[in-house]
Amino acid sequence: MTGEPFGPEQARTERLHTEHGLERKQQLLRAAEQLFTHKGYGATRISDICAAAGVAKGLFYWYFPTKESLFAELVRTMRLQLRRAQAAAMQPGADPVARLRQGTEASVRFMAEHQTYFALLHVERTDDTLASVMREGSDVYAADVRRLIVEAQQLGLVPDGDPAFCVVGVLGAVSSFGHAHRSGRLDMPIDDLARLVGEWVTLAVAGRSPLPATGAGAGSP
Amino acid sequence: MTGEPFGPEQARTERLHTEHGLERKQQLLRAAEQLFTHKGYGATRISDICAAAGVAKGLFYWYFPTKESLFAELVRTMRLQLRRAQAAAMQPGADPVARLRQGTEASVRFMAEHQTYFALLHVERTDDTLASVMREGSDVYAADVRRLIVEAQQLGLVPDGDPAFCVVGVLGAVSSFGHAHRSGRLDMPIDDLARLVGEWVTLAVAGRSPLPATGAGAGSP
Amino acid sequence: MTGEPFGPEQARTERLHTEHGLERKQQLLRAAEQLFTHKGYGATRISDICAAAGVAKGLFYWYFPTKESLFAELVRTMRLQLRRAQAAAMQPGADPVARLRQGTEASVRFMAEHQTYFALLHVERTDDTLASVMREGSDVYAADVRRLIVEAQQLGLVPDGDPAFCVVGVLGAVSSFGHAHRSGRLDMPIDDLARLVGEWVTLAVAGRSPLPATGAGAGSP
Amino acid sequence: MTGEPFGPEQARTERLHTEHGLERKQQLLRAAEQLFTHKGYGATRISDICAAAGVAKGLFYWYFPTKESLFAELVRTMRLQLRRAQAAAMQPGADPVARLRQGTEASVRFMAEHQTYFALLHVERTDDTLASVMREGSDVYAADVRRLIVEAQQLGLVPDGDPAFCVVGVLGAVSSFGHAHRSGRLDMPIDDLARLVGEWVTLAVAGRSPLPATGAGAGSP
DNA sequence: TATGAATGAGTCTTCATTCAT
DNA sequence: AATGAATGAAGACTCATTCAT
Repeated sequence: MTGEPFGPEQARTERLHTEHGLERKQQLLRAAEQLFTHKGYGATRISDICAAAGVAKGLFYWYFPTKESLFAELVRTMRLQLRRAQAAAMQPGADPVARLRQGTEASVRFMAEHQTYFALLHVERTDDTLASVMREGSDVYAADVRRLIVEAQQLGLVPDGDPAFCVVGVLGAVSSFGHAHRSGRLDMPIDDLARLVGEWVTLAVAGRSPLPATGAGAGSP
Repeated sequence: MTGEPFGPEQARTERLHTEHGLERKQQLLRAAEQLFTHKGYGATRISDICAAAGVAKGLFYWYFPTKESLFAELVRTMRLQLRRAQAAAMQPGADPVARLRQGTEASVRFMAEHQTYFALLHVERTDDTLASVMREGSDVYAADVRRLIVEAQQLGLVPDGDPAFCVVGVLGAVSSFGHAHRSGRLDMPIDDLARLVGEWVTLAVAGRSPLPATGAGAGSP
Repeated sequence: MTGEPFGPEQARTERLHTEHGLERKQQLLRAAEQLFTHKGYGATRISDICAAAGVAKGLFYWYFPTKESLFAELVRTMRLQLRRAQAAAMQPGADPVARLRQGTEASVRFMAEHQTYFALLHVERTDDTLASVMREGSDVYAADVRRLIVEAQQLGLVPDGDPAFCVVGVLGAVSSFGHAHRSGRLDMPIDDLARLVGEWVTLAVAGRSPLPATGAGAGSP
Repeated sequence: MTGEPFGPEQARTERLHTEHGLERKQQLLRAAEQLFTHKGYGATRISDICAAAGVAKGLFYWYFPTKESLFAELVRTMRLQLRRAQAAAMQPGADPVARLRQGTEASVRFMAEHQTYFALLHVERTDDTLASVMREGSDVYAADVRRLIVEAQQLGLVPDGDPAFCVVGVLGAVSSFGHAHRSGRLDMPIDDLARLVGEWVTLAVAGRSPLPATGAGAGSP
């Protein structure tokens, strides 16, 4: 009458949440984001998350079947946001190298606002499930970068060679500078940092400074 | 043998180990190194370490007062080894930028042999104690790089600006490429990788390719 | 309709249910019956029952104050049904041993249709409350059997001795054969099974086969 | 050196326990046996078992990987003991029906001493793992009985027909009378009970009293 | 009546650490 | 030095029950 009582557990995976329920879920996600950033995934207790969100411990499991699943959802959400930010920053008509720089700057800025994402990528490899979720996250980014590099190589803007090297370089740069900025080792306005990382990446990838008239290496504003 | 200048650590009331005892301790350290690399610090159980070392669990505490202390000793040991490798690679008479490149190459090579060290630096931040131990590790490296950068700036080889930026870039590059190589995302002979990372760092730091006439490798124009 | 002589239970401050409400309650009882049979009392979650009945979890507590109370009501209901079936099967004028056989056959048949009842009696003894409810169930049956046995002893149809022994034998037989039939260990038409169990009980209680001339079936000489 | 450190988990399944360790394990098994009997498997908490055995909760997992595994070991142990008792009671030269009676008497006696075993067989069907372990237990008994029945049929001592019916009857009788005796519903010396159940079974299976000269049905001493 | 979100006590299990031998 | 049994503080997760709407 009201639909298969013994139905598949699929129904459980995607609970239909009301608006209020969605809000609650966001509270938990936000709390978890903060705690994961500061204490790491493994050291964050579910009770911590619930306490931070101001709800009882049992409620966690109304919204998430597992600690891991919350993590996965967090990664997926941030990945989407990051990609949206990158897409918005890249000028449609610009050449691939310029677009790479623009995307990189956007990534650094995104990171400054959502300091969690890259911290998540640094999370300990405790479990293959977690590892695969994280890989998923960075792989999408990597694929985007690779596409730009290959395109630029075809245009002669970047020397031939294994694009994987450049990909690692770009992601590593964004990640490292982001990490440093977050941890306070790099006291610098985010705008400056974003621009510098963009230059660093451009220079290292294409062998030329993105800003035509300046002969500046990294470190020069 | 035990006269190594560990400095302050020596002040600790260390157990006087016999030769055989030292050997046992090394077994434990080696086993822990492997396991930390593969499973991460948090996911590695003391019983795992002991099983891998072939000793009973209780014996662990004869050699180490705590799981953390083993970790700290591991980091300290590797730090010394890395530094020794870097020092050996840097030509005394060369200019700071060249020495930076040489040191970077040595670091990448070191990393390939002792795949643990940088993995350790990526360890989850569970505890302030662990965090400080790890910081200790990277701070020494960072200080060395900073010294070279400043020196190079004074010689006009590197544009002025906050050396911290370059420092982060160098460490980040070594760490990221090392991580990628370890995880198989970068299938490339270690010699090539080391040279490329050296170039990448030189280019990004000094704005010029270190190898004047060669058009070799990705990242070089 | 609700005028059934439940006796003392009625004294409970029972909610006045509308017709629709009664229907809902039945849905829950039926669902619980199925689940208790298949998974056992302890392993059946209230959410399971509600899902199977197609109602929200909260509604359960509108109809039942407690999980235990539903169980108790289930046992009480089935007990009444069983007793009615037994009464209908026993010929008023027949001798006690024949009536015992007739009642036994009816019990086996009842069990086949409502496979739950005896399963409930096998339920785990978690709580004194549950235990007493279940005892209540079997005690009524036991009392009926005892009455017949005593009557038969007075008529000389059954040798003297502690009737309790026979009572246990009869109930045990019904329960065991029912359990076996339910679990598929006894693949046999229910009519045959009922007759055989009736014979088995008669033979064991009275020392004689109830069906004089027939050599049919296992257990009959 | 000291043997495969990462060896298979087999090593864990069968820990080599010292004499003292074996004693501890027995303590836990005994405590669990008592508690399972009184409160049932599901309602018995591991902490209860440990408290009853006078050890810390964590120690449980040194001896058993799981609550289920303890249960399985318990069932297996008792099954062996029961079988040994049955074998000892059955005269080698006697006819199958006599041996069945002897085995039945031994079973009833065993049950009186180790009141747990049959209670375990009544345990709630929560999990397929448990169910299979229990089945294993009763299946061995059932197979033994079936063998005797078939043998007796071949000798013409028992009428032909599906032996399964008799098997269920025998096991059910032992179980039911045992349960009743344990719960105090059957106040009778164990020797009398054993003999009566033996007669009951013989009579019902073979259609004749085992004691030649007595025309007694059940209930007569 | 009906819903589904919310609660929190309770359960199994893990694991760093200690201890008797 | 070495063993392996023992400890107990947590932590993830479950589920009967309550509550606001």
